[in-house]
Amino acid sequence: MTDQRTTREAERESGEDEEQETEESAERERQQVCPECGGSLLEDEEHGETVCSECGLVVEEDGIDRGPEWRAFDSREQDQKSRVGAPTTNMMHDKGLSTNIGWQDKDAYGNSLSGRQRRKMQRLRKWNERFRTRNSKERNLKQALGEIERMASALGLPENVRETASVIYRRALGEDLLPGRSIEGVATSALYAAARQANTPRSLDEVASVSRVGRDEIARTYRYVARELELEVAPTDPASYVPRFCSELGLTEEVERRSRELLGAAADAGITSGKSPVGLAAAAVYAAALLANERVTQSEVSEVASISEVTIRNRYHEILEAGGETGVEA
DNA sequence: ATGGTTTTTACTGCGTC
DNA sequence: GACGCGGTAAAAACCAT
Repeated sequence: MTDQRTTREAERESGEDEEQETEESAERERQQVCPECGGSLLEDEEHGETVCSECGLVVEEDGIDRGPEWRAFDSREQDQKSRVGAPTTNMMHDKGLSTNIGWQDKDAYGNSLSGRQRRKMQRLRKWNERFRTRNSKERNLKQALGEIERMASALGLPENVRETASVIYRRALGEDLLPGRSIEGVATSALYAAARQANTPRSLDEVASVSRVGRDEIARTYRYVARELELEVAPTDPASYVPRFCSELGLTEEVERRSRELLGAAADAGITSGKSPVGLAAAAVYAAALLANERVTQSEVSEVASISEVTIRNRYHEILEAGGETGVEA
Protein backbone atom coordinates (compact mmCIF):
# COMPACT_ATOMS: atom_id res chain seq x y z
CA MET A 1 0.00 0.00 0.00
CA THR A 2 2.57 2.53 1.11
CA ASP A 3 4.90 1.35 -1.57
CA GLN A 4 2.28 1.83 -4.23
CA ARG A 5 1.56 5.34 -3.11
CA THR A 6 5.13 6.40 -3.19
CA THR A 7 5.77 4.97 -6.62
CA ARG A 8 2.60 6.62 -7.90
CA GLU A 9 3.57 9.98 -6.52
CA ALA A 10 7.01 9.56 -7.96
CA GLU A 11 5.50 8.89 -11.37
CA ARG A 12 3.31 11.94 -11.09
CA GLU A 13 6.21 14.21 -10.26
CA SER A 14 8.40 12.88 -13.01
CA GLY A 15 5.97 14.09 -15.69
CA GLU A 16 3.70 11.21 -16.69
CA ASP A 17 2.34 10.62 -20.19
CA GLU A 18 -1.36 10.14 -20.92
CA GLU A 19 -1.32 6.44 -21.42
CA GLN A 20 0.35 5.83 -18.14
CA GLU A 21 -2.23 7.99 -16.38
CA THR A 22 -5.27 6.07 -17.65
CA GLU A 23 -3.61 2.79 -17.00
CA GLU A 24 -2.88 3.92 -13.51
CA SER A 25 -6.44 5.02 -12.77
CA ALA A 26 -7.78 1.72 -14.02
CA GLU A 27 -5.47 0.00 -11.63
CA ARG A 28 -6.58 2.23 -8.80
CA GLU A 29 -10.16 1.32 -9.44
CA ARG A 30 -9.43 -2.33 -9.38
CA GLN A 31 -7.63 -2.08 -6.11
CA GLN A 32 -10.39 -0.06 -4.44
CA VAL A 33 -8.06 2.54 -3.04
CA CYS A 34 -8.82 6.23 -2.82
CA PRO A 35 -6.43 8.27 -4.95
CA GLU A 36 -6.52 11.17 -2.50
CA CYS A 37 -6.11 9.69 0.93
CA GLY A 38 -5.48 6.02 0.26
CA GLY A 39 -8.60 4.97 2.18
CA SER A 40 -10.67 2.04 0.98
CA LEU A 41 -13.46 2.59 -1.51
CA LEU A 42 -17.11 1.73 -1.17
CA GLU A 43 -19.55 1.11 -3.97
CA ASP A 44 -22.85 2.86 -3.57
CA GLU A 45 -25.03 1.01 -6.03
CA GLU A 46 -28.13 3.05 -5.52
CA HIS A 47 -26.44 6.21 -6.66
CA GLY A 48 -24.09 4.45 -8.99
CA GLU A 49 -21.06 5.97 -7.35
CA THR A 50 -17.84 4.71 -5.91
CA VAL A 51 -16.94 6.67 -2.82
CA CYS A 52 -13.96 6.80 -0.49
CA SER A 53 -14.85 5.74 3.02
CA GLU A 54 -12.25 8.06 4.55
CA CYS A 55 -12.53 11.38 2.78
CA GLY A 56 -15.82 10.97 0.87
CA LEU A 57 -14.26 11.57 -2.52
CA VAL A 58 -16.44 10.33 -5.35
CA VAL A 59 -14.11 8.31 -7.51
CA GLU A 60 -16.54 7.00 -10.05
CA GLU A 61 -19.97 8.22 -11.05
CA ASP A 62 -22.63 6.67 -13.26
CA GLY A 63 -21.60 3.20 -12.35
CA ILE A 64 -23.56 0.24 -13.52
CA ASP A 65 -26.70 -0.48 -11.56
CA ARG A 66 -27.09 -4.21 -11.69
CA GLY A 67 -30.67 -4.21 -10.48
CA PRO A 68 -33.71 -4.30 -12.75
CA GLU A 69 -34.23 -1.09 -14.68
CA TRP A 70 -37.96 -1.16 -14.18
CA ARG A 71 -40.42 -1.70 -11.46
CA ALA A 72 -43.46 -3.87 -11.79
CA PHE A 73 -46.54 -2.91 -9.87
CA ASP A 74 -48.51 -6.03 -10.47
CA SER A 75 -48.16 -9.40 -12.05
CA ARG A 76 -49.42 -8.23 -15.40
CA GLU A 77 -46.77 -5.60 -15.63
CA GLN A 78 -44.21 -8.06 -14.54
CA ASP A 79 -45.15 -10.24 -17.46
CA GLN A 80 -45.11 -7.34 -19.83
CA LYS A 81 -41.79 -6.01 -18.78
CA SER A 82 -39.96 -9.21 -18.09
CA ARG A 83 -37.25 -9.93 -20.56
CA VAL A 84 -36.92 -13.57 -19.80
CA GLY A 85 -40.48 -14.76 -20.17
CA ALA A 86 -40.83 -17.95 -22.15
CA PRO A 87 -43.16 -17.77 -25.15
CA THR A 88 -44.53 -21.20 -24.32
CA THR A 89 -47.32 -19.76 -22.19
CA ASN A 90 -48.74 -18.18 -25.32
CA MET A 91 -49.10 -21.55 -26.88
CA MET A 92 -50.31 -23.49 -23.92
CA HIS A 93 -53.90 -22.50 -24.04
CA ASP A 94 -54.31 -23.35 -27.67
CA LYS A 95 -52.43 -26.58 -27.47
CA GLY A 96 -54.57 -27.80 -24.65
CA LEU A 97 -51.63 -28.13 -22.36
CA SER A 98 -53.29 -26.34 -19.53
CA THR A 99 -54.42 -28.23 -16.50
CA ASN A 100 -57.93 -29.41 -15.95
CA ILE A 101 -59.14 -30.50 -12.57
CA GLY A 102 -61.93 -33.02 -12.66
CA TRP A 103 -65.22 -32.21 -11.00
CA GLN A 104 -65.69 -35.57 -9.35
CA ASP A 105 -64.39 -35.48 -5.83
CA LYS A 106 -62.58 -38.77 -6.29
CA ASP A 107 -58.94 -39.61 -6.00
CA ALA A 108 -56.96 -41.59 -8.53
CA TYR A 109 -58.41 -44.84 -7.25
CA GLY A 110 -61.99 -43.69 -7.42
CA ASN A 111 -62.38 -43.29 -3.68
CA SER A 112 -64.23 -40.31 -2.37
CA LEU A 113 -62.20 -37.57 -0.82
CA SER A 114 -62.42 -36.39 2.71
CA GLY A 115 -64.22 -33.11 3.32
CA ARG A 116 -60.93 -31.45 3.94
CA GLN A 117 -59.56 -32.70 0.63
CA ARG A 118 -62.72 -31.72 -1.18
CA ARG A 119 -62.47 -28.16 -0.04
CA LYS A 120 -58.85 -28.10 -1.09
CA MET A 121 -59.73 -29.32 -4.56
CA GLN A 122 -62.44 -26.72 -4.87
CA ARG A 123 -59.96 -23.99 -4.10
CA LEU A 124 -57.50 -25.39 -6.61
CA ARG A 125 -60.18 -25.60 -9.25
CA LYS A 126 -61.17 -22.03 -8.70
CA TRP A 127 -57.65 -20.69 -9.00
CA ASN A 128 -56.76 -22.89 -11.90
CA GLU A 129 -59.73 -21.51 -13.76
CA ARG A 130 -58.77 -17.97 -12.91
CA PHE A 131 -55.31 -18.41 -14.27
CA ARG A 132 -56.52 -20.09 -17.41
CA THR A 133 -58.95 -17.38 -18.37
CA ARG A 134 -56.40 -14.81 -17.45
CA ASN A 135 -54.03 -16.36 -19.95
CA SER A 136 -56.38 -15.87 -22.85
CA LYS A 137 -56.86 -12.27 -21.87
CA GLU A 138 -53.16 -11.92 -21.55
CA ARG A 139 -52.60 -12.87 -25.16
CA ASN A 140 -55.29 -10.48 -26.23
CA LEU A 141 -53.59 -7.79 -24.21
CA LYS A 142 -50.21 -8.40 -25.72
CA GLN A 143 -51.48 -7.95 -29.21
CA ALA A 144 -53.36 -4.81 -28.28
CA LEU A 145 -50.41 -3.30 -26.49
CA GLY A 146 -48.25 -3.98 -29.48
CA GLU A 147 -50.70 -2.14 -31.67
CA ILE A 148 -50.92 0.77 -29.28
CA GLU A 149 -47.19 0.98 -29.24
CA ARG A 150 -46.99 0.96 -33.01
CA MET A 151 -49.66 3.59 -33.56
CA ALA A 152 -48.41 5.85 -30.80
CA SER A 153 -44.99 5.86 -32.28
CA ALA A 154 -46.37 6.55 -35.75
CA LEU A 155 -48.25 9.52 -34.34
CA GLY A 156 -45.30 10.73 -32.32
CA LEU A 157 -47.09 10.39 -29.02
CA PRO A 158 -45.01 10.35 -25.86
CA GLU A 159 -44.56 7.59 -23.35
CA ASN A 160 -47.19 8.72 -20.88
CA VAL A 161 -49.89 8.56 -23.55
CA ARG A 162 -49.04 4.96 -24.33
CA GLU A 163 -49.17 4.27 -20.66
CA THR A 164 -52.62 5.79 -20.34
CA ALA A 165 -53.83 4.02 -23.45
CA SER A 166 -52.69 0.72 -22.01
CA VAL A 167 -54.53 1.39 -18.79
CA ILE A 168 -57.70 2.27 -20.65
CA TYR A 169 -57.43 -0.83 -22.74
CA ARG A 170 -56.95 -3.01 -19.69
CA ARG A 171 -59.98 -1.53 -18.08
CA ALA A 172 -62.01 -2.21 -21.20
CA LEU A 173 -60.75 -5.74 -21.17
CA GLY A 174 -61.51 -6.11 -17.50
CA GLU A 175 -65.07 -4.92 -17.95
CA ASP A 176 -65.72 -7.34 -20.78
CA LEU A 177 -66.19 -4.62 -23.34
CA LEU A 178 -64.37 -6.56 -25.99
CA PRO A 179 -66.92 -9.09 -27.21
CA GLY A 180 -68.40 -7.87 -30.46
CA ARG A 181 -65.60 -5.41 -31.04
CA SER A 182 -62.24 -5.78 -32.65
CA ILE A 183 -59.11 -5.65 -30.60
CA GLU A 184 -57.76 -3.15 -33.09
CA GLY A 185 -60.74 -0.90 -32.72
CA VAL A 186 -60.67 -0.83 -28.97
CA ALA A 187 -56.91 -0.37 -28.91
CA THR A 188 -57.18 2.55 -31.29
CA SER A 189 -59.98 4.09 -29.28
CA ALA A 190 -57.94 3.76 -26.12
CA LEU A 191 -55.07 5.55 -27.75
CA TYR A 192 -57.32 8.26 -29.09
CA ALA A 193 -58.80 8.82 -25.65
CA ALA A 194 -55.40 8.77 -23.99
CA ALA A 195 -54.02 11.35 -26.41
CA ARG A 196 -56.92 13.64 -25.67
CA GLN A 197 -56.61 13.23 -21.95
CA ALA A 198 -52.93 14.06 -22.11
CA ASN A 199 -53.64 17.28 -23.98
CA THR A 200 -51.76 16.06 -26.99
CA PRO A 201 -54.79 15.21 -29.08
CA ARG A 202 -54.76 13.66 -32.48
CA SER A 203 -57.79 14.04 -34.66
CA LEU A 204 -59.90 11.05 -35.53
CA ASP A 205 -58.57 11.22 -39.07
CA GLU A 206 -54.99 11.18 -37.93
CA VAL A 207 -55.59 8.25 -35.66
CA ALA A 208 -57.49 6.43 -38.38
CA SER A 209 -54.61 6.92 -40.78
CA VAL A 210 -52.33 4.71 -38.70
CA SER A 211 -54.92 2.25 -37.54
CA ARG A 212 -56.05 -0.87 -39.26
CA VAL A 213 -59.68 -0.05 -38.72
CA GLY A 214 -61.75 2.66 -40.34
CA ARG A 215 -62.57 6.00 -38.82
CA ASP A 216 -66.23 5.23 -38.32
CA GLU A 217 -65.54 2.16 -36.30
CA ILE A 218 -63.03 4.02 -34.18
CA ALA A 219 -65.53 6.75 -33.49
CA ARG A 220 -68.23 4.26 -32.65
CA THR A 221 -66.00 2.16 -30.42
CA TYR A 222 -64.58 5.21 -28.76
CA ARG A 223 -67.99 6.51 -27.80
CA TYR A 224 -68.94 3.15 -26.45
CA VAL A 225 -65.75 2.66 -24.46
CA ALA A 226 -65.77 6.19 -23.15
CA ARG A 227 -69.34 5.81 -21.95
CA GLU A 228 -68.89 2.39 -20.39
CA LEU A 229 -65.71 3.30 -18.59
CA GLU A 230 -67.02 6.75 -17.77
CA LEU A 231 -63.87 8.27 -19.11
CA GLU A 232 -63.79 11.93 -18.38
CA VAL A 233 -62.62 13.40 -21.59
CA ALA A 234 -63.16 17.12 -21.67
CA PRO A 235 -63.93 18.71 -25.02
CA THR A 236 -60.62 19.28 -26.70
CA ASP A 237 -59.06 22.62 -25.99
CA PRO A 238 -58.07 24.15 -29.33
CA ALA A 239 -54.91 25.52 -27.71
CA SER A 240 -53.55 22.03 -27.27
CA TYR A 241 -53.12 21.75 -31.03
CA VAL A 242 -51.22 25.00 -31.27
CA PRO A 243 -47.72 23.90 -30.29
CA ARG A 244 -47.73 21.00 -32.70
CA PHE A 245 -48.99 23.04 -35.63
CA CYS A 246 -46.50 25.79 -34.96
CA SER A 247 -43.59 23.45 -34.75
CA GLU A 248 -44.60 21.57 -37.87
CA LEU A 249 -44.86 24.85 -39.74
CA GLY A 250 -41.59 26.12 -38.37
CA LEU A 251 -43.15 29.08 -36.62
CA THR A 252 -41.74 30.92 -33.64
CA GLU A 253 -42.79 31.02 -30.01
CA GLU A 254 -44.16 34.45 -30.70
CA VAL A 255 -46.76 33.00 -33.03
CA GLU A 256 -47.58 30.33 -30.56
CA ARG A 257 -48.16 32.89 -27.84
CA ARG A 258 -50.35 35.06 -30.04
CA SER A 259 -52.33 32.04 -31.16
CA ARG A 260 -53.23 31.33 -27.57
CA GLU A 261 -54.21 34.93 -27.00
CA LEU A 262 -56.45 34.86 -30.02
CA LEU A 263 -58.05 31.62 -28.94
CA GLY A 264 -58.62 33.03 -25.49
CA ALA A 265 -60.24 36.13 -26.91
CA ALA A 266 -62.35 34.04 -29.24
CA ALA A 267 -63.51 31.88 -26.35
CA ASP A 268 -64.44 34.99 -24.38
CA ALA A 269 -66.36 36.31 -27.33
CA GLY A 270 -68.30 33.06 -27.34
CA ILE A 271 -67.71 32.22 -30.98
CA THR A 272 -66.03 28.92 -30.30
CA SER A 273 -68.91 26.76 -29.20
CA GLY A 274 -69.94 24.15 -31.70
CA LYS A 275 -66.93 24.77 -33.90
CA SER A 276 -64.33 22.15 -34.44
CA PRO A 277 -61.33 22.67 -32.15
CA VAL A 278 -58.90 21.79 -34.92
CA GLY A 279 -60.37 24.43 -37.18
CA LEU A 280 -60.13 27.05 -34.49
CA ALA A 281 -56.56 26.15 -33.67
CA ALA A 282 -55.55 26.18 -37.32
CA ALA A 283 -57.21 29.53 -37.89
CA ALA A 284 -55.61 31.01 -34.79
CA VAL A 285 -52.19 29.86 -35.87
CA TYR A 286 -52.71 31.26 -39.33
CA ALA A 287 -53.94 34.58 -37.98
CA ALA A 288 -51.14 34.79 -35.45
CA ALA A 289 -48.54 34.11 -38.12
CA LEU A 290 -50.03 36.92 -40.17
CA LEU A 291 -49.89 39.31 -37.23
CA ALA A 292 -46.31 38.34 -36.51
CA ASN A 293 -45.31 38.76 -40.15
CA GLU A 294 -44.32 35.16 -40.53
CA ARG A 295 -45.11 33.71 -43.86
CA VAL A 296 -47.53 30.79 -43.97
CA THR A 297 -50.17 30.05 -46.52
CA GLN A 298 -53.61 28.82 -45.74
CA SER A 299 -52.97 25.66 -47.67
CA GLU A 300 -49.90 24.90 -45.58
CA VAL A 301 -51.87 25.28 -42.39
CA SER A 302 -54.74 23.26 -43.75
CA GLU A 303 -52.22 20.61 -44.63
CA VAL A 304 -50.77 20.13 -41.17
CA ALA A 305 -54.12 20.55 -39.48
CA SER A 306 -55.89 18.34 -41.98
CA ILE A 307 -58.72 20.80 -42.23
CA SER A 308 -60.12 22.61 -45.24
CA GLU A 309 -58.93 26.05 -46.22
CA VAL A 310 -62.47 27.28 -46.24
CA THR A 311 -62.86 26.48 -42.60
CA ILE A 312 -59.64 28.29 -41.81
CA ARG A 313 -60.88 31.35 -43.65
CA ASN A 314 -64.22 31.36 -41.91
CA ARG A 315 -62.72 30.87 -38.46
CA TYR A 316 -59.91 33.30 -38.80
CA HIS A 317 -62.19 36.12 -39.81
CA GLU A 318 -64.26 35.51 -36.75
CA ILE A 319 -61.20 35.20 -34.59
CA LEU A 320 -59.68 38.43 -35.81
CA GLU A 321 -62.93 40.22 -35.21
CA ALA A 322 -63.14 38.95 -31.68
CA GLY A 323 -59.43 39.43 -31.10
CA GLY A 324 -59.51 43.01 -32.36
CA GLU A 325 -62.27 43.97 -29.97
CA THR A 326 -60.43 42.44 -27.05
CA GLY A 327 -57.29 44.42 -27.68
CA VAL A 328 -55.12 42.03 -29.65
CA GLU A 329 -54.12 44.01 -32.67
CA ALA A 330 -51.46 44.09 -35.33
C1' DA B 1 -85.12 8.80 -38.84
C1' DT B 2 -84.91 13.99 -38.86
C1' DG B 3 -83.60 18.68 -38.83
C1' DG B 4 -80.29 22.07 -37.77
C1' DT B 5 -75.51 23.20 -37.72
C1' DT B 6 -70.82 22.80 -39.30
C1' DT B 7 -67.43 21.32 -42.59
C1' DT B 8 -66.05 20.08 -47.16
C1' DT B 9 -65.98 20.21 -52.07
C1' DA B 10 -65.80 22.63 -56.19
C1' DC B 11 -65.67 26.71 -58.65
C1' DT B 12 -64.97 31.66 -59.69
C1' DG B 13 -62.96 36.33 -59.44
C1' DC B 14 -59.27 39.36 -57.94
C1' DG B 15 -54.61 40.98 -57.07
C1' DT B 16 -49.58 40.16 -57.06
C1' DC B 17 -45.06 38.41 -58.14
C1' DG C 1 -49.71 32.49 -65.81
C1' DA C 2 -49.19 30.52 -61.35
C1' DC C 3 -50.19 31.41 -56.77
C1' DG C 4 -52.40 33.01 -52.65
C1' DC C 5 -56.63 34.59 -51.04
C1' DG C 6 -61.68 35.48 -50.56
C1' DG C 7 -66.31 34.30 -51.33
C1' DT C 8 -70.33 31.28 -52.59
C1' DA C 9 -73.48 27.37 -53.30
C1' DA C 10 -74.42 22.78 -52.84
C1' DA C 11 -73.16 18.36 -50.79
C1' DA C 12 -71.65 15.80 -46.99
C1' DA C 13 -70.84 15.01 -42.22
C1' DC C 14 -72.06 15.62 -37.60
C1' DC C 15 -75.01 15.87 -33.57
C1' DA C 16 -78.95 15.97 -30.61
C1' DT C 17 -83.49 14.73 -30.56
